[in-house]
Amino acid sequence: MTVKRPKPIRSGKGRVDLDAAIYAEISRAILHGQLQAGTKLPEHKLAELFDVSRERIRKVLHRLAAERRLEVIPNRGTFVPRPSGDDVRVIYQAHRVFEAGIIELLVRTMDDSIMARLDAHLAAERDAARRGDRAESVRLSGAFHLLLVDALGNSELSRFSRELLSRSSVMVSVYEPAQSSVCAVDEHGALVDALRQRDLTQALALSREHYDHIEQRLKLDQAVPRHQDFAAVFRPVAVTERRSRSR
Amino acid sequence: MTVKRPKPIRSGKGRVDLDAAIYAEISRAILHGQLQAGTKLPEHKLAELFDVSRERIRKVLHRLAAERRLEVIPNRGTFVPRPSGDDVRVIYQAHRVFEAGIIELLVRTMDDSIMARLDAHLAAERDAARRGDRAESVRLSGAFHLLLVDALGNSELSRFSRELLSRSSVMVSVYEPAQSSVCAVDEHGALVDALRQRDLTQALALSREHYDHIEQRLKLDQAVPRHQDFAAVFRPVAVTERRSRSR
DNA sequence: CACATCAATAATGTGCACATTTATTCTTTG
DNA sequence: CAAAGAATAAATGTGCACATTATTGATGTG
Repeated sequence: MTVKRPKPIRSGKGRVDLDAAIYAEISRAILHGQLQAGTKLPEHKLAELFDVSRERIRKVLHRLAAERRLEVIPNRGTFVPRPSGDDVRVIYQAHRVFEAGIIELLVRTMDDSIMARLDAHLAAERDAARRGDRAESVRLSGAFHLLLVDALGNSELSRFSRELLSRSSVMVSVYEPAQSSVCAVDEHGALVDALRQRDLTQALALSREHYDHIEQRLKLDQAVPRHQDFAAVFRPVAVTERRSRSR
Repeated sequence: MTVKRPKPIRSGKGRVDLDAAIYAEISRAILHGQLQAGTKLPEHKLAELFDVSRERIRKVLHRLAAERRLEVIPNRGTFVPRPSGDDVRVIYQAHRVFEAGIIELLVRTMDDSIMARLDAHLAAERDAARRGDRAESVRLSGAFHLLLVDALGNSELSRFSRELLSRSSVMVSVYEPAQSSVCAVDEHGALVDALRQRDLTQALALSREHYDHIEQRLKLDQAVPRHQDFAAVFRPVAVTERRSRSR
């Protein structure tokens, strides 16, 4: 009955957005390859960074772990997964199988509006490549495959595609040599051409070979992951309210 | 040396298994269609049922929600999802797209050992159908599609396949009339035949039509979900230790 | 000096108390 | 009597204290 605690901040509604914002921020950092594989994400440090309680961070980290974006080792902590050679094989095979299914449907159901979006995206990719903007090229290269699946308008397929892309992004940042481009724009262009002609066999082959190329390149050099100061890669989350700083 | 820790009573290792056991038990109940759509799963009741703390239940429920197996409505509770007609469309399209990709790879990489397992499974399905064991038929029918994806030996693909199956299981238990069989064994047999002959076009068509049939049948009758006493469907989880009953 | 042991420290895991929100019942009033 | 509102009850959300486990560093021993 007696109030022991100083008055807590009210309005529990903003908290949901807070969870989502932190989740999105960490996801973004992983997807953009800003978090090196093997990096530990200590709950206390993250709580301080985002200025929230540790339990809130815990919840987000465990959710990311359930989606295989992070790895929780009991009593040890949460880490950015350090993909093994076998992980690379599994993820890229999943990419190939998955995109094969997408292409099989796209070839049958595609319309002009989808093709227009793909063409526009190819133009953006070529532009980034011409400017030599590697970060943007990497981002657009992944976005190309998301564009394919999003064209189907199926939230389940889009969600799984994003999980896969999130995992392969870490692999790229680990293994990929810095100077090479991730996805050759030409290969994306050829795939779009095959789709336009509704050539299933050709489109399947191109997609398969495309992922083969990426996987092959990854396995060429085995970079050694270093330790990392992760604090610099996170951007402040936009929240309506902050946690009280009572200590 | 003085004993600093007076009570090394419980090992922390059992807790992980406990989480997994509860997670598996709720997952099983959903997959087997024992939990009616719309059923609320109150944290306090579940905690009492499994004889664990409420926070432990919360963690499991939120994990299941992250996988879309359950639905958490903030400040309201956790529910077995009540799929809309649009959800049915999305899930079964995902099934079709996904299995198309699997088939495209299976046709190229399948070997005798895989075919033998598929044949054995078909025999089991026919046997269950002959015996009129509907529950077993439903279970085997779902297991058939898992067998296809598991044949690829890819954990990512298997995981996603199970998530999809979990969601469609709820839909079947909601919409499906009790007397009809879920998957015609004949359709599974025809698909296996096409795989054996490595006939990609035929296998793709059969798989697609198969899911079309299931989805079509679901939409025929719109059953009204009733409330349910969920306690009866859970089996006790096998744990090495129980929580103290101090009250 | 290498190595094992053990204390000290830091990080993760968990139950609990309490706040907050939602649902229900009861009361009041036009 | 019905409907609105207030009081009550019940369920979910959250921060915190403390237990447990891992890591680090110190220390002694062969």
